[in-house]
Formats: sequence, C-alpha cells, structure tokens
Amino acid sequence: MYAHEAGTATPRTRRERLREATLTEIKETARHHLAEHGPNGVSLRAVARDMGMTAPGLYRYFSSLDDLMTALRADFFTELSQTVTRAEEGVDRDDVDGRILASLRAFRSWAVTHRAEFALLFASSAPEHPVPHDSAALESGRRFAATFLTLFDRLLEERRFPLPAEEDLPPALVRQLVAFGEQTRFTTPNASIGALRVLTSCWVRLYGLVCMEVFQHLAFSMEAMEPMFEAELRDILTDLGVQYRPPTH
Amino acid sequence: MYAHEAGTATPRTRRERLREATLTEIKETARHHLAEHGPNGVSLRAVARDMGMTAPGLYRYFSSLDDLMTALRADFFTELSQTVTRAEEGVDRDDVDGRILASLRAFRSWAVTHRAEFALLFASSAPEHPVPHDSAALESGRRFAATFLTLFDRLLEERRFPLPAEEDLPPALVRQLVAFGEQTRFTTPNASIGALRVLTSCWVRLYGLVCMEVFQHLAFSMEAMEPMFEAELRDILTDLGVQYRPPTH
DNA sequence: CCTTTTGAGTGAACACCGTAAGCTTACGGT
DNA sequence: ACCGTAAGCTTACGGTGTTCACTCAAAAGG
Repeated sequence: MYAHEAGTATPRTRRERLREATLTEIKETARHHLAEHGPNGVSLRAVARDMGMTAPGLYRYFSSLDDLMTALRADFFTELSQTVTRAEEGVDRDDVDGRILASLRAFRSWAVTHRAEFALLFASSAPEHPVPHDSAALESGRRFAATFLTLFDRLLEERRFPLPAEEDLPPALVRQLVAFGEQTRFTTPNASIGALRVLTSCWVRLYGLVCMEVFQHLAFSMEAMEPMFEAELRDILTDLGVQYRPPTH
Repeated sequence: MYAHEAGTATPRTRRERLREATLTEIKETARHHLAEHGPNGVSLRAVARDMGMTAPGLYRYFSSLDDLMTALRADFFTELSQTVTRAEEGVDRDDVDGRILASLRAFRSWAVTHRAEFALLFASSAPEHPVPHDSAALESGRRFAATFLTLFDRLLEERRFPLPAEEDLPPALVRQLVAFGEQTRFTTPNASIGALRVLTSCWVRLYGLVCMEVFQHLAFSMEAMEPMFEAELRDILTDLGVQYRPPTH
C-alpha cells in the first residue's frame, strides 16, 4: 500500500531515505559476511559492528537474524533473475537458441561465482519445518522460475521436440504435474502435461549439475567443471531441439 | 594400527568398552538433535546435557564440534552404503536390472527419510574452504560411490548401451573424466572415457532429482515426489539399457 | 516557533554457544 | 599397593540472538 502511494521511486522524506540507505547497507555487509564466512558466519553483532552500530539497533530493520536471511534470499533471487534476463537480452530477439544458451550459462556462472548465495537459495531449507507457503522469498523464487518458463514456452510454440502424450504418463505423475502447473502459474496454452514433464525433467538435470558443481561433490577430481557443464548442456538442449553452440567467451 | 591388533571385534578392556559406548551415545544423541533441529541445532552443550554430562567432557571424544559433525558424516555415508547394499542383496544375484532398481530406490528412500542426514552429506560444504583432500568423510564417500560403481561396471560388462567414443568428446572433458576415473579409483577395464561420461551424466540426474526432493524445491506443488522420481528413474535406466519395473512396495 | 510524537540507536541483561585450562577422581597395569 | 593415565567437572573467556528500558534527534502539528 505504501508502494501504491509512492510508486517505486525513492521515498521523498529524509527519514525514509536514510532508512532505505541503512537497510541496504545492512544487507550488503551481511552479504559480505556470507560470502566470506559461509551461511553460519553471518551474525547480527558482527554486521552491526562492521557498520559502527550495535546489534539491537538492527532490530529496527529486521525482526530477527532469520528475517535478514530471508530478505537476502529474496534479493538474491531477483538478482539472479536479472542476471539471467540481462544475459538473454544481449542476444537477438529472434535467436531463441542463443537466448536459451545465454540464459542457462548465466544461471550457472552466477551460481559458481556466488556459491554462498546460491547455497542460501537452493540448499538451506531447514529440513524440519516444511517450507512456508506464503513467504516473499517463495514469491521471488516464482519470478525467477518465470524467467525460464517464458523461454521454454517459446520452444513449445515452435514445436521443437516431441511431447509425451498425457495418456502415456502414470496418473499419479499427471496429478503431480497438474499441481505443478497451477502452482507455478505456468498455464499457457502450450503448457500441456507432456510439456511440463519435459520441463521438470530438464530443470532437474540442470539443477543437479549446478548443485554438484557448487557443492563441490565431484570436485576432488573435477576442478574446472565447465567442460562437463557444457557437455551436459549440449545433451539437454539436444533433447529440446535446440542447436548447441560452444561458448564464445 | 589399533584396528590391526584388535581386529574389528569389540575392544576387551573395560575402559575401552565404556569409551566406545559413550562415543556412540554421543553420536546418537547428536543425530537426534540433527534430525529434530537441523544441522545448526546440534550443539555440544545440548548433547552433553542430554547425556547427563558437561560439554568440555565431550572433548575427550571429539576435538571440536566440527570434528563431531565430520564423524557423523562418515557414519552416515557408511550407513547409506549399507542400506543400498542390503537392498541390492535382497535381489537375485543375476538380476542385474533388479539390483540396480533396488539400489537406486534405496538411495532415494534413505535420503527422503533422513533429510537432515542427507543434507549434511550432500549439501553442507562450506563454500569458503575448498574441501579437504584427505578427510575420513571423503574416504567413506568414496566407498559409497564404489557401491554404485560396481553395479555400473556390470552394465558395462554386458554392453547394455552404446558408449560415446573418446574422439567425439571435447579434449577438456576427456581430461576431466580421466582425473575423475583416477580419483574415484574406478579403473576397471570397462571404465573407458565414454563410460565415465555416461556414468557422471546419470549420477548428476539422480543426484539432482533427490536433492530437489529433499530440499523441497518443487515441493510447493509436488508433495509426494515419488511418481516423478519413478518417471525420471525410468528415463535414466532406459538410456542405460536397463529394463524398468514399477516398484512393488 | 514551540510542543509533541515518532523512531533510530544505545546499554545492560539473559540465556545460550564453542572452547581452553586446571583440577579431581577412578580405573588399569605393574 | 602404587602410580600413570584418562574421564569428567568447574571455571572462565569471548562470542552469539534477543529483549527491555532508555536517550536523543528528527519530523509533525499547533
């Protein structure tokens, strides 16, 4: 409702400007601590100390450390979305293949250059409480997903690859995919059940690939994972009827 | 060297028996805390309190909290290995397809029934220090990998699926795969570069699938992920020339 | 312009945490 | 019987998240 009155412009009053400034300063220093000392190395007291204030003061901005972390997650999701989108926009609008390549590579390279941030986004859910269904982080996660969904929709539009028929999928899987389509709001005319099946399958492969790299699972042997990423990317895209091209860098 | 003298039998002297007992008691209570309060909810003081002793006493058994966690990781790896192996042994020795199905399903079901433990094993690497190359946890991880490697070797033996030729792979990828083969000690005659390429590809898919389920990434929509796991499992195994069969439970 | 209200930030306090040092006590081998 | 060794405790230090009461400067309202 505030956003409705003031738009997205910077708030006018001096107080609000200052508040905004310290708010982002808090998040920035917290991010530094995150990157340098890992997710558990972020402490309110240390952040406050770095900023020249005391820990209780931060409670004017975040109701808890967890709240700060949640805010960071939301920020990272939008940053990641923007990174991907910008990479995509650097390619000709009609070059769908190029846009997809650029997007997925941007996703990976953000992840490997921001390991701690990526870990916070994709692997820090506490396994005990079963994920809040309302949080703002979840919403920004959805927006992030949307980035890829629209690209995928272009592929569907062009009928690049054969889709499995709904009748060939087990009913339980169909139910799951229907729910998935509703929850992600990916309900374009092209988004058939078969399409969702392919989408989730590809996403899982990409996700696994990047996770493995970020968490350094094969890292004892595979120091620079890029060749493997590219090989896997090629396979995934071939299944989607997308023409692979090696990276330019 | 102790192991050499005493074998793997329980140590004889009273002191050693007691020590062994409290050692496992510490790890068990720590595991309870892990499962109930997540990886960050494990504290030496709380563990000690639950056992009726004080925190410094635990230092007779573990040199730090981190040391305890590392020991837990090693234990979990061997437990997971045993779970998979036992599932495999419940199937006819000659039914390679059945053994593979049972193994991979056992892997998933251990992961989803032991989320916190799985998270500790597969997604808790602090992104700052780049993984010690010597730790015992890494060694038990290798033993875990070996479980799947031998199964995969059977498939190679039987020439179930076509292998990509080494010449068709980018040189950088070949170098990576060579290093991977050496580090995992997966150097049977069948383990060609092409075979390693297929192996890593399949493993990444499986890993991504299970991670996604454990960390509840698509969970806002996909509550019971089993149908998706089965569908994906089917696809992966088909690529490996393994005949899929639905689970019996 | 002066008053009132608001809100940013502080200091002290509480309850935790990991860990080091020094001590007591009991067991085990000689 | 003795004595070394190791288990466990007490104490202590520095760190953490969080609450509460407080100050003080800035904004708001007359």
